[in-house]
Amino acid sequence: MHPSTQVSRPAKDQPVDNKIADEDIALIAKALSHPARIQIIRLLLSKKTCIGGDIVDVVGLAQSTVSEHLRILKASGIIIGEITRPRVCYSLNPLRLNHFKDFLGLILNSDTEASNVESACWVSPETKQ
Amino acid sequence: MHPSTQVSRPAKDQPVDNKIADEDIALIAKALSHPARIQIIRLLLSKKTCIGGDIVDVVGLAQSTVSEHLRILKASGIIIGEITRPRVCYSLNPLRLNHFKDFLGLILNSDTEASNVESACWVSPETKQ
DNA sequence: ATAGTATATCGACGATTAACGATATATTCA
DNA sequence: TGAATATATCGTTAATCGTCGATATACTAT
Repeated sequence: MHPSTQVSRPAKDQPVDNKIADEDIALIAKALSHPARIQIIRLLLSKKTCIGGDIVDVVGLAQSTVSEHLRILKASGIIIGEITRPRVCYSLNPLRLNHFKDFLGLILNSDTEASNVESACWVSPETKQ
Repeated sequence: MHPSTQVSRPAKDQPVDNKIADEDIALIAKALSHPARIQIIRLLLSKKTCIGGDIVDVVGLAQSTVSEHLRILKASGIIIGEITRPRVCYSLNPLRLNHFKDFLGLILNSDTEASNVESACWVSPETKQ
């Protein structure tokens, strides 16, 4: 899946004005949808300073695989890579993730707090199919 | 991918106590990683009341496909389906999404605000490879 | 110029996903 | 009982993903 135009596109013909496009949200979510990538994000989070190939050691996958995960994270805009010497310096890009947070906030701040039982049918989390 | 044990597992042998496991985060993100599923969530968000097969009309995919997306969302714990008569009543489960929000908050509230330039190398969002 | 280091890309392969139509499973209503 | 309705499951197919080893690229230092 090398063509770097896989993750991160401007979205198609959604109601552009409305809000963050469904495609855009899905794209960010997709970038976050692999444990190794979450691990990388956590690493970048713990060491505020950017990381080089240490990521490979921590993640424990082949160098090429980690490089691919980094490519996906970069393509989605979640991380940024600045080249210096033979190394690349990675860091998080909170800007990009704010989109996502806005969307989640939308969901979580709606008054669906197990309170409006009258209009909706509710069941406790781990039940039913 | 019918076995309903695909999305939503208790996570393997991560530092259980520590925080939300990488796998868990990735699992929720995966459930959010498809435009149709975001669309469904938005629908559930707009009509506070639960929805039946109207979802099929709105999404515009085959009934079986939409059913599969609903299955994935249910499996991840993001939505809940309560059976009444021949219909199923769907609604959001903010509880589950809070995990995810916590994780995002972790990222976004770290003092990576384009300020600690000294230790990290930063580039403006849409740049470089 | 050559060797060394860090990262990216290529090609392959198996696993998973998304999508569909057809069919099965309930449950209500006549 | 039998038709109608709503949803889930099955079987299939094409596309995408995750992974690897091998190789290419680019820069440093000797």
